[in-house]
Amino acid sequence: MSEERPASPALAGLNEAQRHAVSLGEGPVLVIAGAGSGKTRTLVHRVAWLVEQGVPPHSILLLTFTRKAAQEMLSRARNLHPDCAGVEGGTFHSLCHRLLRQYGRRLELPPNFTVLDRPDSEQVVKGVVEELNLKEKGDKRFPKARGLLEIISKARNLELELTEAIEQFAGHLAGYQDQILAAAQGYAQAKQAQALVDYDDLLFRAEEILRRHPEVRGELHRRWRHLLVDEYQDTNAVQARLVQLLCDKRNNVMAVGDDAQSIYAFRGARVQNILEFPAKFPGARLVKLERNYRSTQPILDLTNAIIAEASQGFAKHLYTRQGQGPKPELVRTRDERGQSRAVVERIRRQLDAGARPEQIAVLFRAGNDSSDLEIELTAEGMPFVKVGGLRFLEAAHIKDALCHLRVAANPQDFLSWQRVLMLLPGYGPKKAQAVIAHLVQATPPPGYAVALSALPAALTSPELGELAILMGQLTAPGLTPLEAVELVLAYYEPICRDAFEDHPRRLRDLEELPNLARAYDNLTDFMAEVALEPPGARGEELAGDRLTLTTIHSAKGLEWEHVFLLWAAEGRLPAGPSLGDPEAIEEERRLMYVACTRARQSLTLVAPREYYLRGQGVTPVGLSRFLDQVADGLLQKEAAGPVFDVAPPLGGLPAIPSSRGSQRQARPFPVGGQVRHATFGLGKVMGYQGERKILVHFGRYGLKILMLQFANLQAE
DNA sequence: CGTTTACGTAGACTG
DNA sequence: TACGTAAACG
Repeated sequence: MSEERPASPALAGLNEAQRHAVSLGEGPVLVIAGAGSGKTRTLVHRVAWLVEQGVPPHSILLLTFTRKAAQEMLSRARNLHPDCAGVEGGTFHSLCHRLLRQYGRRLELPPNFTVLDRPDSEQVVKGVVEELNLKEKGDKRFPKARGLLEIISKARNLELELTEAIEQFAGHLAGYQDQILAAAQGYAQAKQAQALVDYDDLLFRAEEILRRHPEVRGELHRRWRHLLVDEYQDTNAVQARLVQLLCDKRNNVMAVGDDAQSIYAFRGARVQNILEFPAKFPGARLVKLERNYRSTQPILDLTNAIIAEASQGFAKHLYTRQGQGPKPELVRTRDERGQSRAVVERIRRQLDAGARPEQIAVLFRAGNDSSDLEIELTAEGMPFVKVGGLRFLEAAHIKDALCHLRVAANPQDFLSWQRVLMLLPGYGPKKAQAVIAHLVQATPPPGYAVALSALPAALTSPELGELAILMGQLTAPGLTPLEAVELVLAYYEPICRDAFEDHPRRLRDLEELPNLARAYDNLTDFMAEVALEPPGARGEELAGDRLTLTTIHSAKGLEWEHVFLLWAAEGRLPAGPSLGDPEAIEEERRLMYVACTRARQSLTLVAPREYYLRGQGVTPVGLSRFLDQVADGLLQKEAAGPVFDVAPPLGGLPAIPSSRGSQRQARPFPVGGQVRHATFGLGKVMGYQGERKILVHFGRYGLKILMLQFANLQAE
C-alpha cells in the first residue's frame, strides 16, 4: 500500500477514497461501499476523526442494523481515540425506544410500556379474533394470527392502506377483508389499552413525536450534531424520515450502504432510500468505495458479473489486489442428499488441508434448506452452529420466565399475565381470563400482588398463592434486575422441570438470564433491551471450532475463508414465490450477490438437479438463473462424483452407502414398536433409512430421522 | 357441564 | 410449533 502516514490515527491506514470520506467537512455525505470495501472501517474512522476534530463525543449518534454492530464499531473507534467512548450508538429501534420512554407521555404512552416481539403480537391478534368473534366456527381457511399480522405489518411498513396490502400480497384473503380490517383495528386498540408497542410502533410513534413536537426536535438537534447511518440500503420509509427529522439545517448526516446488498424489501426496506439520498439531501457528496479487501479476483469476477445484470443502482466495479485463487466451483448433484454429501466431502477435505472450522460457512436461502445437511453433519461428527433459526428469546421456557418480569415491570401487560397464569396447574385460558378480569379492577402495584391474594375462592389455588408471593417480591422497591431474575428462576425452575421433557437443556438456557440481567440497573431497561435484540441463540459463544450454517440474511456483513451456498437452483434462489415479480427477482439477485461476496478464499455453489416438492413429488430443477446468465469461464463446473449420484430405490427410502461408522446391529428396533428418546420422549418406529438412520414418530415433535449411533434409543 | 389437558396431524422463507 | 379435536378432570 502506498498511502502516506498522516499524523492523525483516524486517517491512518486508509485508502484514498476511505480517507476522503472520513475527513469530509459538515453537510450530508453518501458513501456507497461495495462488499468488502472497508465500510465498517470507514465508519469507525469517521467517528474517531470527528472526535479528533473536537466534536463532543456525545453529540455523535451512530445508527446501525444490529446493536452488536454498533458496539463493535464504537469499541474499535475507542482504540483510535479514547474519547469515542462517549459516542452514542444503537439501532433505529433502540433509539426510538429511548425516545418513547423519554417523550412518550406526549402521546399518552406510559413510560413503562411493554415492547411486543413477533410471537407476543400474534397472541394479541389471536385474542382479538376470539374476542370479536371474527372467525366462524370450523372455518379452516380463516387466516391465522401470523398471517393477519403479516398483512397488518406489511401494510404499515410499506405505508399502504390495509385493503391495498390485502389486494397486493394476499389476494386469496380478499373474502376476509372486513374481518382483517376489524382485527387490525382491534389489535391497535388492544395495544393502546394495555400500553403495548410492537416493532413497527416504535418507529412510527417516535416519528409522531418528532413531527408533532418541535421542542423535542429542537432538543434532539442540540443533542446530536452528527448522525451516521450504517446499512442505509436496508432502511424503510419511516427510518428515512426519522433520519431527516433528526437532522437540523446543517444536515450533518453520513449514510453508508450498498444498494447492491439491499435484501430486506420484503419487510419494507426501500433501495430507493439510498438512490434518492442525493435528492433528499441537497448538496450531498457521494463517495464510492470500490476496492475490495476481502475476496480473491476470481470470486470478485463472478460477483461483479452477477450484479452487473441488476436493473438499477449506482454503477460500480469492485477490484482487488488480493490476487488469485481458485475459481468459484459449481457442483451439480443429483438431489439434496448428493448436495449434502458433496458439501460434507469438501469440508472434510478443507479441514484435512488445515482450514479451521470457524472459517467455513454454509449459506442458504431459507431456514429449512439445511435440514438434510444438518443430519449429514451430525452423522459425520462435524460440530456446527446454526444461525438464523429460532431466537433464544422466542423459546417457550425463556418467554415463560421473562413474562414474570414483564408483569412486574408493566402490570397492565395482560398478555404476559395470561401466560404467567396459564403455567399454573388447573389454569387454562378461561380461568386465566377470569383472574385477569379481577386484576383489571385492582389498582396498580403493589395492589396486584394483593389483588391476587384477594380473589374469589373458585379462582385461587396453592400455586397461585406462590405466584402472589413472587409478585409481591418482584414489586419491592429498589430490586435489581439480577435479583428479580433470581427470584423468578427460583419460582419457575420447578415448573419448567414439570412442563418439558427436555428440561436439562432448557434449564441451561435459563442459567443465562442472570448473566444478561447483571448488566442492567433497572428492570424496564432490561426487558426492553432483551425484547428489542434478543441475545444470540446459544452457540454464539460456543462458535469456536465449529462450522457455521446460516441463512444469507443472517450472513449479512460477515465473511469466511470458505463459503458454500446450498440450493443455487431455480425455485430456491430465486425462491419460488418471487418468480412472478421482477422486483422480487432483483432482490433475489442481490441475495445471491450477498451470499457470494461473503467468501474470502473459496466459494462453492451447489445445485441439485431435482428436489422434492410437497404434493408434486420429485421435480427436476434448473440452475439458478443468476449463475446461468454468467459467462462460462467464471465458474469451475464440476459434477459430483458417482458416489453422490446414487439413485434412490423407487418406492422405498434411499439406502445410503456408508463408508464409515461401525454398525453393531443392523435394525435393533422393530418397525411399529415403541422407543424412548431422552429429548423427544416416547415414539413409534416408522422405518429405517439405510443402515444408520431410524425414522421415529414422536407425538409432540413429529417425525424425526435419527442417527442410530447417537440417538441412544431405548426399547419400550 | 364447562374447562383443562393430552394427543394427533398439517404446515413452514428471509428478521 | 400450533391448532383442532377428543378424553379426562373437577
